[in-house]
Amino acid sequence: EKQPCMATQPQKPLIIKTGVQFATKVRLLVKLPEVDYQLRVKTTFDKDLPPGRVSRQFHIVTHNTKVMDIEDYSSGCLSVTFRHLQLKEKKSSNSSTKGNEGLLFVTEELHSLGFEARFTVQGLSVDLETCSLPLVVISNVCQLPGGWASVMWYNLLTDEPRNLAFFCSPPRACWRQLSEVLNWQFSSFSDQGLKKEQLLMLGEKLLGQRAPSSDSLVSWSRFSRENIPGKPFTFWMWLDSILDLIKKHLLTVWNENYIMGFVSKEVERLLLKDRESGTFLLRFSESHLGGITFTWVERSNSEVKLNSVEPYTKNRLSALPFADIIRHYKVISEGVVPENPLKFLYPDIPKDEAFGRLYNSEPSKVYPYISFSWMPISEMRSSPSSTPLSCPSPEPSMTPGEFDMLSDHMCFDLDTVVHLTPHERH
Amino acid sequence: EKQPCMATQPQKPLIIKTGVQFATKVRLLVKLPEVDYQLRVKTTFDKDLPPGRVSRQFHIVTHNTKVMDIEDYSSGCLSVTFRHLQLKEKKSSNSSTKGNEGLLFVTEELHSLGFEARFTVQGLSVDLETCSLPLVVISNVCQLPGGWASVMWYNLLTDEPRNLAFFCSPPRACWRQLSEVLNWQFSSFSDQGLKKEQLLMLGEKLLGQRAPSSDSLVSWSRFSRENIPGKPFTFWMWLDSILDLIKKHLLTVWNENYIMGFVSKEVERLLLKDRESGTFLLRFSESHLGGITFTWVERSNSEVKLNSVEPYTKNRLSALPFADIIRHYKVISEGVVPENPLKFLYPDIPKDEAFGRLYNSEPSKVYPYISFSWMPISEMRSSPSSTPLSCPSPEPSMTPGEFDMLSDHMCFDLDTVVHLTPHERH
DNA sequence: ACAGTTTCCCGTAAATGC
DNA sequence: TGCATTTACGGGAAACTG
Repeated sequence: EKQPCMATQPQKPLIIKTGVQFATKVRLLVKLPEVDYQLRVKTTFDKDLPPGRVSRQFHIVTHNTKVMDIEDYSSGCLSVTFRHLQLKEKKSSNSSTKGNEGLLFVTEELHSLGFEARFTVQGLSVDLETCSLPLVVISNVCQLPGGWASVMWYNLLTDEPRNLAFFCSPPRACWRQLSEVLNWQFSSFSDQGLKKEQLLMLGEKLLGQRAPSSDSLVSWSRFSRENIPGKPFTFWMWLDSILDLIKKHLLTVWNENYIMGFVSKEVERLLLKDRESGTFLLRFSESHLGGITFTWVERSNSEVKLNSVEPYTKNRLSALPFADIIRHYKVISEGVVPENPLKFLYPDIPKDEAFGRLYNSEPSKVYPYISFSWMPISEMRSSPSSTPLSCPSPEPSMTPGEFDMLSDHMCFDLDTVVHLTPHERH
Repeated sequence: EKQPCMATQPQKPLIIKTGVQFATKVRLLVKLPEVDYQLRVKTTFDKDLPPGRVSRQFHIVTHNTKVMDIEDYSSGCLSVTFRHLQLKEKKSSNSSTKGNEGLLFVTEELHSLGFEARFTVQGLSVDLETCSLPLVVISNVCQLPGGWASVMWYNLLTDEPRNLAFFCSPPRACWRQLSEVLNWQFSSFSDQGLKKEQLLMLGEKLLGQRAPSSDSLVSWSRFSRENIPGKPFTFWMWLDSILDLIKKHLLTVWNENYIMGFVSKEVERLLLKDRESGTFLLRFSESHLGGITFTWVERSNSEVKLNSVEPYTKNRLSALPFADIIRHYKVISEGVVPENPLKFLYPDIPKDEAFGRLYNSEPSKVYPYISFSWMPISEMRSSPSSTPLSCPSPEPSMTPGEFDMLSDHMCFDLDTVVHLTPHERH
């Protein structure tokens, strides 16, 4: 006779990578009478799974039994923490056992850790048993975003502790709930969640309609299975790549709420077109994963033009932090003085006032060498009618007059020597 | 009775990393009479090693027996190739068995793979046995340079096939032999070995004397155990970091023989001081691992000044290839026009003539964005008498006599291409 | 405390499988 | 063949260990 008298706490990770250690903890819910024997708990993986439920089978390759300990002496509560557990796939050449084959992604396949123990009192054996919340098993970190999507969707849409078939027919989420979860993705690690305008843009992107209502339904497929129309990635892959970029390269700027980020090109145009020349905003690339760009408005005569720089990805941002790129960015046009076109952060904050505190001003002193840094530049032909991208040699010949002009504009404040520390990896 | 009738060829790798697959091949030297049974070969690791010889013990965690195959039907020659072999350390809590402890680095500890087979003809059993050349076992790629140093020293200084105690008292190398090996390190993967002037600089660095003779002796310790005076790395660590930099970021420039590379600051001054303003040369940093810098001469009035930029390491070179850095490098001084100070590659080759073919001229076309690139810049105060950050001269002073002496010695011939026997390293 | 060494594991690339 | 998934392992960092 089996009794669910133990509990697992949904320990991180809910996503387990094969070959990587994880830990979990089990606690005994009933208080046992004083016992003089050891209560040994055994961990199993996917033990009672009906056949054909999963396409892959795993087993625990590390020690999987451990004796319970008194966790809290006042209550006498027993618990055990398994550390250094590790999973490996069982290679079954027999593919007929693969039930989900072709139907689910591996990140949609739910598994579970089981825990069993038996204790004997006065000749009476009692079997205790419990299991974890559903788990996703991956083999490479590149599958993590997919795994998180599944965990999010599961937590959002069911209270069942163990519905391993959840992704066989995943329910839809209403936009009210989903937007709240998306907001958490940002507010959980930073000072800023998503503003309603940002959420609106995400909702439109996801639902493909102008104004999602609270009750609009988003399918799992739309969220994390099918690609965004015309793009080689799903909505969630795109959003997660941005979360990653923020965490690793944009945290300070994001925390200051300087990244509008999620804004469609239409809205961007509306916002900028009546603004002063040199007004710019920061938004994430919709066409590339994990990219951020700035768009500035340029007014000449009666004409209004918006320019966006090629998005910066993590590789480029590790050469120079984003705030410093904004600080020193120069546009070099034929016959025109190199100039930083970024003057006011939308709506009208002078650039240095906004970003001043975020600049890396410390020069690395590598005596006796002359210190070095990168100047972020773009080159444009001055005539917009010519091919904008057959970018000529980045060092066009200049007349002496142009040099003088350049000189005026590229005059750095030499008392505060700009110096950019090489960005730390990882 | 054991007979050495099998042979191993010293297969790559001579350095084995635990947990990483390697392969090896054994060939039977005697021609066996037609046999109708399988000849099974077993691979062992450090089997007959006298106790106390090594501080670490390893075992093969993968399949270690395999049946011999006919390699060449005309000769009937038998051979077997073991693939996917993998090593793991045996953790012996008993540290008394550790003989070399504290005496040798792990990269100086030599091991060997053994191979055994038994075949029976008409009731007569014959045991066959052989073993590999000495092997170095490492646990992380950061130990590879140390491993290569050991392999080089062993190959250079002994013909014994299996002297596992070699590093208990490693012999010295004479400079003539050693410089040839160093040359191979470069010529084996590139079009350029080391010129005699470059080797001279290395010899001086290694021997700490002005002019090493062919018979000067270099100790193993000097080569790969003790740090270069005042530096936190050994001679070989330094040189290997440069080899790595060339392979990954400088191959085209190195192949063109445009990197003088190994040139002391004293010689650098001699070479540049009488040259036209804007003449520059490329050399490797002596103070940082895996760095390259350029030094240019600047003449104003009667004053000659040499400037060196902070060395570029692999991280920076992955933002922009070196040739493009040279192409676009700008110095920005107060009140002076930003200018590329690099005009002539020493002795007098116009920069673009030398590097033109190596420039990356293709702009990335990321419609509809404005393309972007890095401009490599340095900022200097215009007054050389101000703080050290301005532009100090990296060289110690020398007497005019010394300059002249060296000057005669040190003229690089940029037309001569030295070509030496390639020596495989991987 | 510390230096040498190993372990851990992300992230890219290649291999594998379906 | 193409795509999903796993394997391989370099490289940086943390953990380990005498």
